[in-house]
Amino acid sequence: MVESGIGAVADVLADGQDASLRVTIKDVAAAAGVSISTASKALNERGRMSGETRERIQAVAQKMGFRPNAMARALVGQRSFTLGLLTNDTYGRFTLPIAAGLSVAMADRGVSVFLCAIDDDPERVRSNIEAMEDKRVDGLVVSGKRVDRVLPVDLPTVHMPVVYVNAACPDGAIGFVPDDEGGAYAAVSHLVELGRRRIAHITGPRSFSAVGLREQGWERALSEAALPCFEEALSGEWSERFGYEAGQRFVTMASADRPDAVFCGNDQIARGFIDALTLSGIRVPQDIAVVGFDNWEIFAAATRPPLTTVDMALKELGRQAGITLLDLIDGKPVEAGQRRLACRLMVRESCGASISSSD
Amino acid sequence: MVESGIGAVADVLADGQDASLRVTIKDVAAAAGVSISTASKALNERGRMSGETRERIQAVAQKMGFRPNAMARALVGQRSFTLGLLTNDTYGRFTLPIAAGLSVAMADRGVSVFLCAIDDDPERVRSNIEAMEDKRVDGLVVSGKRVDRVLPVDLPTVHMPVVYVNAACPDGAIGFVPDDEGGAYAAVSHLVELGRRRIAHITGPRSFSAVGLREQGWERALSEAALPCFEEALSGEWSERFGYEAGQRFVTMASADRPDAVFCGNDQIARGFIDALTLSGIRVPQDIAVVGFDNWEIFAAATRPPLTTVDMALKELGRQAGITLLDLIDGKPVEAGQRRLACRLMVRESCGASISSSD
DNA sequence: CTGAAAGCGCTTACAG
DNA sequence: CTGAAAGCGCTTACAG
Repeated sequence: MVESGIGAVADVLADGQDASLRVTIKDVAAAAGVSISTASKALNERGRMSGETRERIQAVAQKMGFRPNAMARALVGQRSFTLGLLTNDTYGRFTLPIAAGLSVAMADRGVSVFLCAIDDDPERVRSNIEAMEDKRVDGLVVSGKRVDRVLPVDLPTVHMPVVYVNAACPDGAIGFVPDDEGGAYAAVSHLVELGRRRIAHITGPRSFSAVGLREQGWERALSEAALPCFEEALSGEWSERFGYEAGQRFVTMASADRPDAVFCGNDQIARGFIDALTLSGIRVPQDIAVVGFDNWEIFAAATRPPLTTVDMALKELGRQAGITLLDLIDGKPVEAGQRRLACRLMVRESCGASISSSD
Repeated sequence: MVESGIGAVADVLADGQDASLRVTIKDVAAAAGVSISTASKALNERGRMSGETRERIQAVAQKMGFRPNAMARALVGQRSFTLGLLTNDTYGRFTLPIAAGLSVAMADRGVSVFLCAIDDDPERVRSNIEAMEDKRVDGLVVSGKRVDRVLPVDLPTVHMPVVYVNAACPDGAIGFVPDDEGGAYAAVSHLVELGRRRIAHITGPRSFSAVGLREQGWERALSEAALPCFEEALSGEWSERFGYEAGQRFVTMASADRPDAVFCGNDQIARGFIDALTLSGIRVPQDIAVVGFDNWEIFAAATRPPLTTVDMALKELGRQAGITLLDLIDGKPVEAGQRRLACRLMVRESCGASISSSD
């Protein structure tokens, strides 16, 4: 470790304003010449009192920079206005947008969220959940990297409401996942509308439920258009490499036998696939149109040409999960089950849509 | 929004264990037949008392599933064992590893971290900081997407210790950034050791301080080896596109005039650069060795051939920042200034090192 | 060795 | 309309 900026011990607290010197409601009450309970009522807009005193007390509090201690409040109110977010996706594709969507929506409602990064070590999961219980969070959102895998979380013992996002949702629980089937349907329908007729599908491992759902969306769009599937869906890894290999396979076909469009199960596959075509002089989208899935910007925008793809609205997923969790905490009735939130087709260039028709 | 799993209202609380029925220290004391203060002392291993009663009380607490209310504890202890993480990088390249490293290290020490996702809207920043003050976090880590940009955080008014990560560090404050110069030096030295002599540099916009530092590392490694710089560093966008264009430029050179190695300012540039070479039949690493910067797995591992690159040890950065913040909170003296944490060279194939020599 | 009291910073009935 | 009292769940001196 290299050090720079040698010298003085850090001056961490400005103006000599020590955290322990923070102004309390007692200070406000004294300064305003009223009792603590009156101050409390004035500040919280409850009880009846002359508007004049209420305003005076509020002005004093404002001037003194009074900020109520949320922990003291929580202690009496039996409500901490905090949430825990448990996630085992430190890889980051899904967690960050979900966490950001959740965090922002919650911040707007005065609730803060604890981030608990857990690898798949059950011991760590256990201790993180205990920490959340000790801190008396009002609820938990559990987020994963696969829609069909549960986290190693022993839920029956958890004393608070839980909502699942992008993870398997146990019976009787509440979960939010992207609508894979609907997103795939939208993508393929878009290709059909653009006049493509021989639409293939290249996707990830069959062990992922998302693979099955996206395949169903592909089939539904084709059958509604009375088009046949172009061969069976090609299943492999979720990787550029697999997309590349799949592309090479099409390259060797007689051009008349080739598909005129390919719906890829994710953006990485689409990227590898397009690279393979480009290397062999097959033009995208002119010869073969391509649509991906994920809208992982860093891939989708960098692909040559830029990739049309399905956006899973992950921020919205996090937002909805948080709002629903708040409802649960408030005791509102919430129906059990898994919600599938709509995806959005992000039209760029690889599908062959002209700018003007890209609704 | 599609709904599935219709029916019963969610059964969110198992075993009828309501949060409000949680066992308190009063319950434990009663069950053990001692006073609350005795129970407290027994549980906290302080004061003197017979080992027998201490163990009995602990056993009772254990059996009842007693978990002390952290908020009550915080209220008296003037210490919440919580931290706030403020970040404006929702794009996610840097935040997630940093957050994960921080969160895990803190969890091991019993402290939990609030995630505050802020776009660059100053109003949101303000309200998030207020929320952290209200919640009485013990300290703040401020994390950004650029080492040379400060967040729009009005720090003089913050009542607690702050540490900066991957963001500009104001005078007198404490910050952690990756050692860009050292990482670049390691990368280029590695190329030199592998026998490369004409080593070029393609990098991002000069407005980034990281660009200047990485360039200095390149120059130092070359000058120590008594090698000249291969032309001036080529500066452009942090994008695949720019890397690709730079690659095309080298392609048109007479092969004798070309560099035999290129150090790229980030992995995206390296990726685009390699793609351009490959398309023109120039072999990597045989003809031109390539090293990147970032170790963004999703690029580095998918590049053909897999990319040798500099890892910035972001998790470690988050971990160190957290530990230092804890020291600050504990009142330990901490030197002001910015720390540059060592980077680590991740050797794959694009540099031409044989597996065995990839230390 | 053990317990009664005070207090952390707030809110909420309940009397005046 | 206002304030004294009790209490949220703990810990920490301070007496016994």
